[in-house]
Amino acid sequence: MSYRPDPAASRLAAGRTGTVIVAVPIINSWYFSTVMAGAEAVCADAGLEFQVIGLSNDEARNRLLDEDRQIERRADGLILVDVRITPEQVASLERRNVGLATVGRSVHGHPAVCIDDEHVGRIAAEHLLGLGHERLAIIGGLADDPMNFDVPKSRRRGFEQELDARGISLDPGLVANGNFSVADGVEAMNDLLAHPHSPTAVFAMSDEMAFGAVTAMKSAGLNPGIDVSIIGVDDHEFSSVIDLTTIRQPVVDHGARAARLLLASMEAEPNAGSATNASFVHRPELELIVRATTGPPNAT
Amino acid sequence: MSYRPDPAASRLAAGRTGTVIVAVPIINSWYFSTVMAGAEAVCADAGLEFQVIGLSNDEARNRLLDEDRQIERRADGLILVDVRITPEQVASLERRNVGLATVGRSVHGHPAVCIDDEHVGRIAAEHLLGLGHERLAIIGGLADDPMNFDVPKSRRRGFEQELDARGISLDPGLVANGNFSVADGVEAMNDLLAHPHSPTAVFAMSDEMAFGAVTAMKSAGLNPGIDVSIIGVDDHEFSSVIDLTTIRQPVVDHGARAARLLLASMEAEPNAGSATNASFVHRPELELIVRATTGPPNAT
DNA sequence: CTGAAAGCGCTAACAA
DNA sequence: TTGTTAGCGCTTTCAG
Repeated sequence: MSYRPDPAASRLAAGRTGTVIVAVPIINSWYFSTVMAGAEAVCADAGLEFQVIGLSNDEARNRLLDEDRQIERRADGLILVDVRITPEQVASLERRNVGLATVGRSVHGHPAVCIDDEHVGRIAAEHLLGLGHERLAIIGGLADDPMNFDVPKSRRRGFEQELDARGISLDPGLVANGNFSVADGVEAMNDLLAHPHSPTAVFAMSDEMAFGAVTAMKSAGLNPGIDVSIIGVDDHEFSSVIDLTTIRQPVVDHGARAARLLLASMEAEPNAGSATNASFVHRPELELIVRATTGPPNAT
Repeated sequence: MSYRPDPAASRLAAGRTGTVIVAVPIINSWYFSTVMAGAEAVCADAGLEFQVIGLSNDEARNRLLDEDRQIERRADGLILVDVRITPEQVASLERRNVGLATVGRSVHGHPAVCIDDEHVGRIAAEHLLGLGHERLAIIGGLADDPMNFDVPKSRRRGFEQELDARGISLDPGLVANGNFSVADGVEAMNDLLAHPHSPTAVFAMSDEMAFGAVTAMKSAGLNPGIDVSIIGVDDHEFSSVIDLTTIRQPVVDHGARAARLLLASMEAEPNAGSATNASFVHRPELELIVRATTGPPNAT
């Protein structure tokens, strides 16, 4: 007959919760909500409850991970998306047998899905250099960093590596801050345009910042891809609409993959103590999508 | 000392779960993820677990609400965002003592947060008519409707009411479909521009569709706010960037308010049987934000 | 291999 | 009032 176990009773008796928690810095942001969507679908398929926690700052993160919070009694597994975690906190989770998977950051001994951010930078640089640009700028630098986000550092490193390889140097004055929002992109681009020797090509570390930058360029009467080239990262839905050249990453898949890896790892070590299995990092494919906002430098 | 009850044990013993579920049609969409963020913050403050379920179609919705699923054992309350629910399903939830609050749709006997969509249409019409436009179009019509979304119908009704009041009629050929995405906005605007007698002003039912429409206009060499006016709805973060005139609705607040109403109603009737309290609908404020994409008709 | 029984850690009802 | 106890409905272990 149609018998369904009571989740509360089975939790109590079995000590397992049948729940996965995903923690993101900001719930209503394109990237994070897209990762969440991917993870939720996988959890729903697996019959697991899917909880979301917004961690706007380090304090909230520590509260979640704090042993007093007893996350092990609320969830079997945790997916951290761009959330920093200390080795002590990782060890604590292991001790408490809470599965862990991460997105955008890797933790030794646990599955991670993260793109190669240096490679992102290299792809961008390679594309722009290949078009003949020599005066390059970056949007998405080292602004206020509440979450210790190190994606920007890696992308910049890759970008500079590629420049170095061709004997071109990056003017530090052409690295504009930006916290990955559209508004930041506008501001950053305005700063770059105000530079005495403004760039012919710009690498924006996210499409959203690129949108802002494109807007700023247009306000300044500049034609993206002709007067100034710009490349973003993500392949946001809106990118194709404004014909933005970008580096696509499969974001829904990040979430889905992390969830699948988490489930597999939880199945594999139902009651292991310390980290026995090796760290395995999954690197989603990156794809350069060339559209209209990049082109050869304008012969001025 | 630092004693913390085991949620599973307390659930089992008390029959309450300390969990709220929010169900949305699409997790990774601007509107829904923004509502979620508001609701999550309130639930986190109240010490409640916050679960998210994506309901991409009616079947998934029915599965969630199906008595077999025993949602009453998984959550104390449910927030439905633009999710249709039948009276039988409402009655079933009441019988099972699951709290219910809705966003974007109202259910008799339960708290709801929903803007007055006819009013949205009226504000848009009033603004455009006030500028002197007479040839008006709508983007966001009656396209495929997997979720029985009736927001578009109400907005259109309000829009037409206002037109009627001024003795102006809406050309049915100038009502373009659109499922609230950027891409749909592009397509819809292209259709409108292809019309033999194209509009001087357009009401897009969401900012995202308006973004697409603006893009299409620019591709056609038209200047928004000068050649053709366009007004959106939402006040999406990107709107200020492209200077889009829009009708702001406080979306984070929709979620926060719905969560607070849910919590209050759950507290009020811890074990009531049928719907005893009256239906109360909260109507968030709407605000016309006039920016650059609307202006008087071009004297051509 | 099948079936009974002993908790899991609470809450709520009850007795003192 | 305060302290005690009987379940809540499973899972798992242990005996048959």
